Amino acid sequence: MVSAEKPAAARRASPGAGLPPTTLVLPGDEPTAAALIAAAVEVMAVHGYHGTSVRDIAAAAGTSPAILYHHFTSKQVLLATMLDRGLDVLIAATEQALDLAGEDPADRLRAVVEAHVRVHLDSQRESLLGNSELRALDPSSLRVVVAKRDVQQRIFDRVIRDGVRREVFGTTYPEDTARFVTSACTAVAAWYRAGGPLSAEEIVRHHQEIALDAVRWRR
Amino acid sequence: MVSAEKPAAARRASPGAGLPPTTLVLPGDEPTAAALIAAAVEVMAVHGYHGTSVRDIAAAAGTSPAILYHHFTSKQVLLATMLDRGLDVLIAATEQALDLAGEDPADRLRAVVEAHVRVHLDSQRESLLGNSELRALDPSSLRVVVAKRDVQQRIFDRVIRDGVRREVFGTTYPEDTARFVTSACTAVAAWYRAGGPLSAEEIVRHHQEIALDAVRWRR
DNA sequence: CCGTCCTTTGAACGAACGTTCAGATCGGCT
DNA sequence: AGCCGATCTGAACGTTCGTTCAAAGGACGG
Repeated sequence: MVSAEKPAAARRASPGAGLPPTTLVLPGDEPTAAALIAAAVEVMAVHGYHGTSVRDIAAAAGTSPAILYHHFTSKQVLLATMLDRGLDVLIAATEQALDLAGEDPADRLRAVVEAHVRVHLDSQRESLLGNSELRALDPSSLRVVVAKRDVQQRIFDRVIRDGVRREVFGTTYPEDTARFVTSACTAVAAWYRAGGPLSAEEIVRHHQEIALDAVRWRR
Repeated sequence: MVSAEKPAAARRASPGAGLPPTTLVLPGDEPTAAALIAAAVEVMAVHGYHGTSVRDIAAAAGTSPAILYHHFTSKQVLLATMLDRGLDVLIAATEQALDLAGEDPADRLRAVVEAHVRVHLDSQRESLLGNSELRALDPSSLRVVVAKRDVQQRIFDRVIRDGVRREVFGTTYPEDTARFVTSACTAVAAWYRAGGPLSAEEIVRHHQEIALDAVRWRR
């Protein structure tokens, strides 16, 4: 061969080049698997699971479609991996925030609201995916993900119920208020746009304040 | 995607037989078009737009796939029709509730919360569809639907801002609180299950109470 | 420099997709 | 009865889907 053309593999950009990092990639992941996850987050968050083809993912990752099946057993498993890891990130962030918070129920509610909102702002695409594609999961993966989602919901339940028991919060319906608050905090991933009128900091603070009002915090 | 094994003889009986009614069907609709819409609501609410094939819709409606193209120019247009009508229903219910409410800001917030929650409970599948499949719309349909969504959001904005101006509500962030409340009220479509521990009436009342707390209603 | 193992590839598979179309069927008018 | 327009159908169109596979490429120890 006379031409200076590099072989196909080298002609390609390195896998995952140009993709933003994602919280769903773990340190142990092989580079190509990480690129596929990051690419799937990007594309699926926009077009959904069924609206995204394996070829779309591979193209966004800068690899070939077939390689997906070397790192994951199916497109379905790739989705399940992402959603599962996403909830691990959310729960870990929330539990860590609670560990750092003190005993005051208002501080504790502020902490979990901040963690929840911040994850949904910082990992907006991952969160959107996790909130809209549960229906695309196979039954056994769905069970796992729903269970983890319940864990997160129960953290809010516990914080609010605890505040009510200590008479710092006055809400009549602790469980409904907990769901009310988590729903609103989850929704930020659906409407937030970077560069909009509100900064992430403002959104976090406002949600903390409104959540405290919703539980009838006795200031 | 979705299996259907109805015998041909039963299919010919009457289109749409066995489907629950939907708010998205208008009086002027031809029966087969109505059956297609009702079927699409049922199947798409579960599997999403891209996860539902034209054959799935036709099977659920008890007709043949080709007939869809006699009543709608494409699967895309069928979706756009449903989402557009769904928002018309929501906005009409909310505006009518406001008309019936008096001058008291608390009553007016109760009214819009009740209307919004009730639509999302009574038309759960239609609402789920409307909240998750905006991304499947073509740009021009999306513009229309987003505009109507903004109309609904502005109704809440206006009610809450009005309450603040009259010093009946004390919230510091009227606009953020409005979004907080609508987000939580929209989310009921995602978690409500008929036959669960809460009746529709209870859910409506609790959401009214929590919303009033969130805006710092001065009782 | 060869052999080995892991990674990656292009090409191909059958199935399912949205859509089209010529013709069957039907109700209503003359 | 005979016709007509609207409604509906089965069969097919070309495309794209998720997935498989034999083989090539690359890194590396011997």
